[in-house]
Amino acid sequence: MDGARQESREYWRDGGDVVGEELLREILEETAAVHSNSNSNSNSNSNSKEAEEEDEREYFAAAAADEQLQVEAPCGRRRRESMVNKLISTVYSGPTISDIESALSFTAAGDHQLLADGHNFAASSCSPVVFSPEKTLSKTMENKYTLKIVSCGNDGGLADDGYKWRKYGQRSIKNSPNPRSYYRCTNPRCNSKKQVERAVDEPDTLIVTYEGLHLHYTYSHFLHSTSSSSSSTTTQQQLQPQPQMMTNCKKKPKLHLHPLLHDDPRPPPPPPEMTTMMIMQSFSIQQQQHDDDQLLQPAADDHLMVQAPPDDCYNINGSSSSGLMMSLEDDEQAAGAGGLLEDVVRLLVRRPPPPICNNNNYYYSPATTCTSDNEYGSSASASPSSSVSVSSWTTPMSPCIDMAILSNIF
DNA sequence: CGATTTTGACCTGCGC
DNA sequence: GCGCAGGTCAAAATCG
Repeated sequence: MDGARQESREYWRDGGDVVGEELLREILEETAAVHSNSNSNSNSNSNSKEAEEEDEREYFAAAAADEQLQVEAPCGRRRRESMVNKLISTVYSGPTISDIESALSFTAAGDHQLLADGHNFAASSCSPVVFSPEKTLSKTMENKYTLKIVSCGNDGGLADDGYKWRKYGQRSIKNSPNPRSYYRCTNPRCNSKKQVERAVDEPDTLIVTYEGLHLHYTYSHFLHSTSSSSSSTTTQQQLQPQPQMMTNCKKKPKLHLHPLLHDDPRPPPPPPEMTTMMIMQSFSIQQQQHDDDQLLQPAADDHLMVQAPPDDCYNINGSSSSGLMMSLEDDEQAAGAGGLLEDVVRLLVRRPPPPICNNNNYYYSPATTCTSDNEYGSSASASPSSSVSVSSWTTPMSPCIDMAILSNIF
């Protein structure tokens, strides 16, 4: 664990996210209670076939899982929903440290150091950007963050932060010789913005103010996803912009994501920028430690694997499921859908299907298709018939979350 | 030719 | 109400 990442984690803990931790615990307790209640209901059913059918009915009602929760725990759904929303906003109210850390090309602790007192300093190798997360990161208001980024001689100093931005305005600011630029996330379903201006007293310092939530994956997430693949060179070339393009170029390469998902089923390293995702993964992983007899059933569909962290995990589902795989049936629909984190979160919160044991000792819940119940109208209109398949599978040795998001994320 | 940037105009909120 | 500062819009320009 390098220092920057450590600091990132520290910030996550210290920067008000203890609330998030509490929320996790709260959600966990509640879902566990709900599930145990459900289990006891099932156990009390003398007819196991009936119980199975009951489970199946519940499972196929997964699209209406919220309603199900309402039956099981009358106030549970709304409360949990609000808790999850709260959690999302708490945990992911702006680009994470890891976002920046990843995008600003932190390579190792030895290359970049962060002073404990919050001062920035560039590495001796004159890396493009160094950023100090803790003290210069201030939460000025809800979902609004200001970062100070020390650039090292790159023109404009516009370090890529993992997201794709489009400039929509620039104006001169009073008492400042430097203009302020206004950027908006290029994802049509994302309304996050950022402002970039150069510090008056420190020409090398950029002041970047982020506003709004990114409810989608970072640009670099897919770079990570492809970097581990040696078999899909073409795909990599399509997907992986040149480093200078990522940091300095104003024009960014077009992405063709779908080939990736067809080519390489192997797990890429976990995207460090996906704080929310990692948390939600964590939700889903721990329970499997109690289900050691579960083995991995690889999904046949194209997918993208995300290795989940092994420690400090919780299972929001309170069930034996510990994996998630999503796939959009129609690439065209997917192209317009945009993979919002919220979509993923809602799926994870949903109670998973009952596991089925086959004679290979695999526990595998067959994929089902349910219409995404994204509450955003724009989502529905963007992909009116897009559906999401969810299956759960796991292995005790290699806890993975398998997500195929055949949508253009950016 | 499409995507992105530039830039002047317009809109809005706030302080006086 | 007025003026100012900051934020956004949108047409034109630019780029690949």
